[in-house]
Parts: sequence; C-alpha cells; structure tokens
Amino acid sequence: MSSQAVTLADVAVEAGVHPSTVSRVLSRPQLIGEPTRTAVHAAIDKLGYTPNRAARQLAGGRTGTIGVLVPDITNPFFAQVVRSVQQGCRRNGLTMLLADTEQREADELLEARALVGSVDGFVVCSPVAAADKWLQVIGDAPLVFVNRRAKGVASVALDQEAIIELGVTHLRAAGHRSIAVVRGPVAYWSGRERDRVSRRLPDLLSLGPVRPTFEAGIALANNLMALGVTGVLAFNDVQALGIVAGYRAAGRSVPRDLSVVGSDDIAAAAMSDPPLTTVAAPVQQLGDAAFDLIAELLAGSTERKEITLPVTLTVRASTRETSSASSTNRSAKKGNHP
Amino acid sequence: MSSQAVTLADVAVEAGVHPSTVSRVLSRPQLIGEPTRTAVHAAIDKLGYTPNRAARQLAGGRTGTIGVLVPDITNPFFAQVVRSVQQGCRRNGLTMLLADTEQREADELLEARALVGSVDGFVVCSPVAAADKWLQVIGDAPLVFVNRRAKGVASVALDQEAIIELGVTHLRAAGHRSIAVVRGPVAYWSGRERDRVSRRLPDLLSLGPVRPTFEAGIALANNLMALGVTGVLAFNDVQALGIVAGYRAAGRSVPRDLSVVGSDDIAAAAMSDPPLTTVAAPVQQLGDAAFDLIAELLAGSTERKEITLPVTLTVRASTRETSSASSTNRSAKKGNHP
DNA sequence: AGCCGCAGTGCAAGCGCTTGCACGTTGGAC
DNA sequence: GTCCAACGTGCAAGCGCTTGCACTGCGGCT
Repeated sequence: MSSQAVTLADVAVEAGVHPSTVSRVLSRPQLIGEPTRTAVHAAIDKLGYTPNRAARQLAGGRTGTIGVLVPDITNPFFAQVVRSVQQGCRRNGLTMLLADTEQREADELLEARALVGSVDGFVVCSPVAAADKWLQVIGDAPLVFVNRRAKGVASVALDQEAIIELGVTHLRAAGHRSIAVVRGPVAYWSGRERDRVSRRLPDLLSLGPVRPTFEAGIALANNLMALGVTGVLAFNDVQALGIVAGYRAAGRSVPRDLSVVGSDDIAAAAMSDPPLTTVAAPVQQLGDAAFDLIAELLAGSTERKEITLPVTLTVRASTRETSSASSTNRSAKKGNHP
Repeated sequence: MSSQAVTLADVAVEAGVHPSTVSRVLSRPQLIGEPTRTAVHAAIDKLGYTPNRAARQLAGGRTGTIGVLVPDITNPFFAQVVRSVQQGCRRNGLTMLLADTEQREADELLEARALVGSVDGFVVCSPVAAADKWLQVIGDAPLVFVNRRAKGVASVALDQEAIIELGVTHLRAAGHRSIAVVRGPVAYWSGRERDRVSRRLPDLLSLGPVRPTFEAGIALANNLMALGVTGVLAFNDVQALGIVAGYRAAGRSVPRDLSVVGSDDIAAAAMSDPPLTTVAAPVQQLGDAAFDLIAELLAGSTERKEITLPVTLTVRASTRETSSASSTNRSAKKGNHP
C-alpha cells in the first residue's frame, strides 16, 4: 500500500511532464531528451515510485516474470538450478514464479497451462510430459528444458554419455572387471539416455531400473553381492549412499568389498563415510545456462539451442584399486561433445 | 498466446450473458443463478478460458500471489518449507513468487520492496532484518515470519527451548556428565534463542558461536576432544555430521568416544554413518502453518499469531549410554509451550 | 527563403477484468 | 390486490501502464 500509492501519474506531475514521458524514460530512455530524463528520475527517486507490474503487463503484454517448474524442490540438484535461475532473474530485473510439480506428470501441464499468460517464458526441470504436449499447452512461449533433450525445444542437459564413461573408466582403471551400471527410472530422459549408452559398452552389467532413493540403494546392495560385482556406478548419489549403507548393514564394507561411484556430487556425498567418489554435475552452470537460454528466447531469438554440459569425476574414498590395477586418474575431465 | 486469446468477453458472448456475469461466476458464484452459472461454466470449458492475472489484479487489487523469501533455497530445511507453502498455494489457487536472498540482509528488504504491490503477502524464512524495518517496507501487507519470532508479526517457529532440553535430557539420561551445547550464529533468531536457553541450564558447556557447516563441525571436533566432552548437542545436523567426521579424522569414533545429537533431522542424518540421533523439526508442519497463517491474514484477520511447533527426538546410533547410565528415552516428545 | 525530416513530447485509446450501482422480476406478506 | 424485499443481471467506470499517432519546433538542405 505504502509504496503502491505512488503511480506513474504522480511522478509525471512531480516532474512536470506527461505520464507517457515517464513511461518512456523507464522503458525506452533513448527516446527522451537528457534534461527531461534527469528530471523524471529525480521525481521517481523523490517519490519512491515502483512500477505496478500488473498494469505494465496488461498494457504491454510482457510480464517480467519467468515460470520455473521443478519435480521436487527438496532435491538439492533442482534447488541449485532454481537458485541459479533466480540469480539471473535478479540481475535482469525479472521475477521468478516457482511451481513444484511433485513428480506428477499431470500437474506439470496443468501448472503450465495456468501460468501461460502470467509469465513470459518457462524453464522446466526434468519434464516428464512429451515435448509436443508442452508445445501445445504453452503455444509459442519461450521454453527451456533442463535435464532433458527434445526436438524443437531449447534445452540444457548433462553429457550422459560422459557420466557413464567417466564412471566406468575410473572403475576399470582401478582394476575392476565385474562392473555394474545402475539404470534410473525410464520416466526420466536421463534414465533412458544412460540406459542407451551403457548398452553400447561391452562387459557391463546393466541393472535396474532402480529408483534413485536411499532405500532402493540399500535393497540393491544384496543383488550386487549376489552378482559378485566389485564396482558399481549408481544412478545418483543418494542411491549410491544407499548401496554403501546396504553393504554396511550386511557386514561388508565400501570400498573394501565394493567400489561405488555416485553421480551428481550433492553436498552429502562429501560428508558421508566413506566420502563418495562421484561424477560431479556442474549444477551452477546448468542453471546459468538455462537462464541464458530463456533470456535469449525472451529477447526474440528463435534458435532452439541444445546445450550439453560436461561432467567431471571427483575421486573420494568410496572407490579403491584392486590388486590388478594398472593406472589411476584422479579428477579426470571430459569436454563437450555434440 | 493460444489460450490467452480467450477473454472474459468471449466467454460472455458464448454464454449469451454480460461479461460482469461471467466475472461473478468466477469470483462470487453464489450471486449468480444456477442455470446461468452452469451455462457460463460450459462456455468456459468449451473455450478453454483462463483468467488473465494481470487484468484481475489491476482491477481487483488482489494479485493471487504470495511472495516467499528464503535465505538459501538449497538448504533442505527451507526447501521443504517452500514446498509446503507451494502446496497450500496450489490448493487455494494461488501462485508463489520465490526469491532467494542468499543470506544477504540488504537483499532481503530490497527484494521485498520490489515485490510489494505484486504480491498479496509475504512469507519470510529466517529473516535477518529487524522487524520494524520489515513493517516499514511492506506497510500493512500480510507478513509471516518462519523460524523467527518478532513483536507485531505473525510467526511460526520451533520450540528452541525444547530442542535444547530434549537433546540434553537424552544425553544426561544416557549417563553423560560432560555435555556441550553448540551455539549457532547470532544473526539468527534461533541462534540467539538457544543461547539464551542453554545459559539457564546448569552444568552445560556452551560453545561457540560456531557456523552451521560441515567444515565448522570438523574444526570443532578438536575442541571437543580437548575439553573432554562426552556428549554434544550440535546446532544442526550438518554441523553434527562435521563433528562426526572430525572425530573420525582424528582416529576417534562416534558414538564410542562422543555422543552426538543433531538438530533438524535432514535426510542426510538418516543416511550417515552412524545414523544421526537428532532433534527432529516438523518441517512439513512448519510450512503448513506458515501457509495457514498467511491465508488467515489474507482473509482479513488482524490477529498476529505466534505459533510454536513442538520438536521430537529421533534416536539413532550417534549416541550411546555410558557405563553409569540410568534410563533411556527412545523417541521422546515435548508439546507446545507458550 | 521555403521545405523536409526528425528529435522530443503530448494525447488518448485501450489491455482484461472487478465492482458499486441501477434496473427489472419474482414471490410472499399484509 | 398491493407493496416491498430479495434476487439475478446488465451497465459503465475505472485499475496503472504502454504505445501508435499527432504535433511542435528546429536545423540543414536546395
């Protein structure tokens, strides 16, 4: 109420100009003469004027807001993406509307539909609904997918191939012969993608799909023991932590009896015992790239870029060399690849 | 664009009524006769009409949006609160504007100022800025503080006294005589509050303030050893995990050499080794209560409720009885207290 | 000297919706 | 049979801002 009492008109009176002039000072300053511009700014400061978003949107069509949809905000991975996007918004004077779809596919589209017209564009993390449904719902509004690639949609995703490769190579270099790769949910693009990749690699045990939870990891541990696997690449860190816990519960030890590689490098990975070797995702970059993409789209670009981010291996203590090991590679890197 | 082409007027034509009638069907259905109402709804469905927020806000004054400010969205504690609030919003047809203040006090108020007029009310997590500054910035807009109590502001917070009491009592019951309580940052209300409480309890070593991070916990471990402490109540789980890691790094063991009680019960607490005994915060309830509070305020209530939520002790394996122990209390509870 | 172009402002028409008010209609109550 | 209260609906005035268009000078051009 306080600051909202001040309107464009008030500023105009104070500065002794027409309201439209004030409006232009704010939106297209180069159209206005220098002295007038200064006077208007003075008036704005003096009165503490803040533009009314609603009016601005109604008249101008643009909302100055971008909608961000995540399947689960309590997942640190998405939380970080959200934060990066928010930082971008702040820098550009935009605001962020957040909706948590709680992993329900239907809510994804519903939420989107409700937001169309209230936001200038969408950033959607790990969308489940098909790309064409998305396009159908939001029309031609700017759209960016995070962690999923799709035809006709700008996207930023991790290099899933590199994740598998980095993890497996590390395990192989440590002398492991019996290596398993755990597949994730097929509902996720990353799950399907990794499956596709790991299928192509020889001498790999492909397990799953196994849910990316601590409990699922614990349950998986027994399978791993039965299979006689000595190295495993989990679908993500939480699942990896579960595997470690499962081994411990069975009186076995990581990395003595099993070398475990996680994926993501969440905070807990560094805090666990043993600290988890993991394929680290550049989450900050993910979010930054997502924002850059949506910003370009908002600015009028029609290009639908598909960005793939490189991942790195962070070696900690959950993996060890077997007796037959040949070489190690601490903190290897792998660059972009189309 | 697609769905936004449909306006109230279109629906009115389709239903053969006046636009204002359609508007009322949406906002105050009881004013409209049953047959008309049905017809209007049919038209809405047929056309796939979605109200334009901006127009609604401009005309009606209400935005249907609430602003949520958090110091750090990547903190699972706040993420959960955000999620609960969002659930409430969804149920009530509201949307949520999220801003991450990144622990910077100045941004808190700035962000708030920018949002005034664009949201109907604010939910602010662990605010740092003084209450009167807040009131000054947002005027008489509905405001709810989470995890901080303040005069004249509705709030929902944890029972800090119970946290200390529960943790310490558990440690005492396990036979510990030399117990330390770690104080948190004084910038936080909870930090100041716990300090106040623990000062009143006899025979307690009050340490700190120590930052609530893993690293700070590790560093603290050495102090604890030097002090000959056998039981410690950390400021939160992450810090507790750090203490555990610090002990391990020094060749000591938890709980053999030190019993550790955390606070919050974040996901990682259950996944660590040993699983962490901790004073669990009812995060879901925290968020729910915050939403209820803001909803009441939005509905016109002028009451500034101060809700205190009870905490519970979750006993896991990071604490053990000393030889002189008398009794245990697995999963004790403590109710509200004004 | 007269014209054109253009920079700088004013003007007013909305954007899509809400809401106080006015205007029929009905159906009791007297 | 009248009168009055609801009740249900139409009417129109904005909410605060953007923007295409019209207008006024002024300098440079022919």
